[in-house]
Amino acid sequence: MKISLTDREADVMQVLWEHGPSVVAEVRERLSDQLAYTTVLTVLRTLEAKGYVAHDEQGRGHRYFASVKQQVARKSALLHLTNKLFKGSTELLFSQLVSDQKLTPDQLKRMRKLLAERSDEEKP
Amino acid sequence: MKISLTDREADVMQVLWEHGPSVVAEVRERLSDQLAYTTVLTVLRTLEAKGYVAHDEQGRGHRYFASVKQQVARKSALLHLTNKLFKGSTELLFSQLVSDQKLTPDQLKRMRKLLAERSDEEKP
DNA sequence: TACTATCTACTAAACTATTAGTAGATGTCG
DNA sequence: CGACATCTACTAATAGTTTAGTAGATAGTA
Repeated sequence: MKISLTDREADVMQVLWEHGPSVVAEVRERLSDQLAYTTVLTVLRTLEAKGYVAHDEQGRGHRYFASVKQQVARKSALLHLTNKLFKGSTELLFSQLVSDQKLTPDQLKRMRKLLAERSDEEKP
Repeated sequence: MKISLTDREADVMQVLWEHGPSVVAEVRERLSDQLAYTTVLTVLRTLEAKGYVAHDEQGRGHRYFASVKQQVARKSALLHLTNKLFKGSTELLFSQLVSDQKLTPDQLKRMRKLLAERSDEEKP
């Protein structure tokens, strides 16, 4: 599934993924930027129109929740970035990631571990 | 440096990075989508206004070239994606990358190698 | 020299993104 | 019950994105 989130939409989705089903006021509180109540509502409604969010009735209001998995959105965004700036090559992106000077030895160690675990799966 | 490219801008930058300084017609030919000459010109002028592209005079026309490095644009885009969808965690992004089922054993092997090389640098 | 092709600069239309206000419904509390 | 708060739906203004047309300059060609 292809998921395309704008910056602000990503902020809101992040809240829903992290905190689960939320009413507008809760989403609003958890956003780092100070937005009007109606602004948050508009973003949620946009997300719902796009099919990334749904809602249940909650008293007089709505309780919104993500209807797409975070993992799927992440994968989709990575694929898009890979195609747009890395000629569709995951390895090229990976290489850029690894060459980042700001990675600590600890991070590198954990990355090696992740890769080793994945590699093991490849040997049945 | 923070670089933010729209999808179409990324397409054009890709041509300039790959083929070097180009006139409008050359950029146009190398784009996979069929766009009007003036459309390509407009994108180039937008990129120039944003400071990502510059041009020299070439006969009666202009020869455009990237004024930012591809590596810098890639890093900037990765940072942005990391912040928006991966809570600012490179490791989280890395993990998503590695868990992608579509990676071939060969790709994994090359990735391990890249990481090993980088790890060596960490041991002085 | 006059015609034609090519090129830039300007304009513009359609669409998306972002933010927020207003109106009207509904529920709560004194 | 009535005032007040809260909520959704609708509207809207502004800015950015994408695409392309038109006008006018310029240079090559018959």
